[in-house]
Amino acid sequence: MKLTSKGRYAVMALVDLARFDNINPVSLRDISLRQGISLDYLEQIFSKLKKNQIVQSIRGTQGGYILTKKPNDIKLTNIFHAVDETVKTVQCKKESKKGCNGKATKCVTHNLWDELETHINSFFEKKSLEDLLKNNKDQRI
Amino acid sequence: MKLTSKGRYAVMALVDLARFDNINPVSLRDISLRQGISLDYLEQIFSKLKKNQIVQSIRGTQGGYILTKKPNDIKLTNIFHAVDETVKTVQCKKESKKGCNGKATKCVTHNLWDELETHINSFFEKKSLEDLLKNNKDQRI
DNA sequence: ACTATACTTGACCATTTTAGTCAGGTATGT
DNA sequence: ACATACCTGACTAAAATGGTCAAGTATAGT
Repeated sequence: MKLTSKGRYAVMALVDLARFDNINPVSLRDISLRQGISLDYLEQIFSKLKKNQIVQSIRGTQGGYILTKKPNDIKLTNIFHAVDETVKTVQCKKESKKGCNGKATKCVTHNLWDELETHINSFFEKKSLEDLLKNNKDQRI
Repeated sequence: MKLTSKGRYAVMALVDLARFDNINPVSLRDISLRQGISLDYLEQIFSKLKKNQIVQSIRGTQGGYILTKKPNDIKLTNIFHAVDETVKTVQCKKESKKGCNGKATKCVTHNLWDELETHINSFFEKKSLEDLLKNNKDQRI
């Protein structure tokens, strides 16, 4: 199962972006400085966010990134999915197509991880960038 | 975040154990053969399960392991906890005690992982070995 | 046209974790 | 005594993580 700092950085960066993109696009350099995340690493992350139509890029001086949707329409599940933070667990060996570990039948945990994935996604589908913004409105980021 | 095959193996092995410990203790060798899990690896896993009072060991010929509780009283959260499959996510850098990444205030994701952990645990606290046994009663393991 | 800014891409790498293996032990029933 | 089976710790190949580094391309402002 993967849920690491790449996903955390993506969320932090997008919240930062959502707070500052009122007028102008926000550069990764600014986000890097404010959030304390390596610029080179941010570029990797935003490349994926762009491919998944979560952000849009504007090149050149005064360029940067802007959100493609309203913060309320960007759920955390979209963000995690974009940066490959899949809540996908270690699968059974798929040597035979119907069984696990070379057995004829499914193992007892075969469906368990699927249920878990559904359960976790239901958590992240409810949470949007907007929610995180509200929670931190009084705080300085 | 960690949730890997160690936890999956532990669950598979314990379900196997629960099915066969009616009269005699079950040897790891049998579990290893039935479930297709390395014996050496199983020994590591059961060492932890024993430390956490989930199983009891009986040495010598005809020895093996038995459950310390009824399958219905062994929740998956207990099992995962025993084998260090903590649903613990990547923490913020704790350089300063109150802030994240050296900032003065908490980052926006600071409480998010805690909420997630609670959410996942609620899933595993409901599931017991008994539940898994029922779901697979008709199947051959 | 030049230049600084900022996005874009791909290769590379040190460290840590994972998923085991290996080599010895110790206890006990027959 | 001896086979079985638990017990323990050291070791390791491969993968994932969390980045860095280098070399671009596009654009706004002067």
